Amino acid sequence: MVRRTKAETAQTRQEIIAAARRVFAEHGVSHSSLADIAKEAGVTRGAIYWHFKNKPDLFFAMMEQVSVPLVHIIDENLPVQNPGDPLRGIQSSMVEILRLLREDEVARTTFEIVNSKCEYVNEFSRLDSRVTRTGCAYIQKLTGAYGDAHRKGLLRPGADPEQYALDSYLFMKGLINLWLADIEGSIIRDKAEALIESHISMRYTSA
Amino acid sequence: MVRRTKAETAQTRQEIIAAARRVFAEHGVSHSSLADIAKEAGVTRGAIYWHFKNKPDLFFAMMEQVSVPLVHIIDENLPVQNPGDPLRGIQSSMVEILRLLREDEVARTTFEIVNSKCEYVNEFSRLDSRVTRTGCAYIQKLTGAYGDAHRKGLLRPGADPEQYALDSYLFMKGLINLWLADIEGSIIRDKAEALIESHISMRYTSA
DNA sequence: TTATATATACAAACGTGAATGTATGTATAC
DNA sequence: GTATACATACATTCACGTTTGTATATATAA
Repeated sequence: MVRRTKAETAQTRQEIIAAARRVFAEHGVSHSSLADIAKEAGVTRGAIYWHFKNKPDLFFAMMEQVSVPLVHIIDENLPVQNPGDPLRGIQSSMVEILRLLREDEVARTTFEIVNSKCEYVNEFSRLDSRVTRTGCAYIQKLTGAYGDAHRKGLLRPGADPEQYALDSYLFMKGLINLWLADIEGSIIRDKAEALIESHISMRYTSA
Repeated sequence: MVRRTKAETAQTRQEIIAAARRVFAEHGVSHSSLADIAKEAGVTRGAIYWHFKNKPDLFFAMMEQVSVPLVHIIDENLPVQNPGDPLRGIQSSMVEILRLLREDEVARTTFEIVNSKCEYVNEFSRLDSRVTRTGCAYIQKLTGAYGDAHRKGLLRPGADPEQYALDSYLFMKGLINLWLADIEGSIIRDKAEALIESHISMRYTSA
């Protein structure tokens, strides 16, 4: 059976991407052969080479599906939420990112792969600049929110919005990493929200 | 020439490890063949297979050399330094870790490999628990120092030493990651120390 | 509307290089 | 003399990219 309808073709492509994600997550990107992925997807390598140029091409197609919701979460929470208290907007952006990891298996698996199942070399170095760029955008938005909070007199005296933003970014970066690695859930998975609360309240001018 | 003296044998082993570190850092662990490493070290694969069982074995031998100085730095700074002000001890432990990354090329390269040039799958999953264990020890020591600071009345009211410790650990984890990825130095390499200062002073009871 | 040509969406087979592990050879320190 | 510290040679497997085959969806013409 060949030459499916357009809808079936699109579905085949999706199944290949989904299979790649599962195989990448289990064996790592460079230890996953296209034959493994094809078998998982129930097709042959011919189908993969029809839809994608090679493994890096398939990898980046897989990545493409998850960068959008993350940016969406940040933009939804940081500026609009709690116009009176930007710090709570920052906090909710953090909580929502964790919720995404918890509830969206595709997003979580993709983060796991990016985080510890792929090597940033050769063609995959491009991924590095992608992640960096997304990170810088988050820092910018955090800086804006902290600047707002500063003007409203919410922050401790002597606070520098840009340094606070970087501190929060690094905190979040570390939190995501540890959350993903913490399979048992023993270290921080149940304490994560309290940790965020603590991280934010530290910034208020003393009550 | 074969059957060198014991000193020469030990040196050969060291050169293989050093070569592996350079090749791993450039091409990633799984894209580095033992032939590449042998060529870089000026030996043949025979020498590698004599000293090491296989690639994972060589990898963990390479890792072994750098875990010691990191733990040393933490133990040196956290408890003893500034007995009157534990917060400054925490701060100096952070600064010293960054100094290690800056000045010790072996340590820096190893961190780079662990951070973004290897995949945590199959045999290499063991590395994960190693890193986690070291991290947990750091958290414990940070908790102790923050508890000390709390008893001395240095912390903000309502501060929880364990949460502060986790916050600092995540901050440091993120900072190391970004510091290593920040090759241009444009993002945080020159702001790192100021960032640490900001991170610490945030914790003091309001001045 | 139907017949036909063509591009599509794969499956299957092929050839190649690379990496691995092992087996063997060998000169030398002890 | 013998175990050591490698170099060399060998066999095998694996993954990749390409080529070829082919059934069918779809466009086009009549």
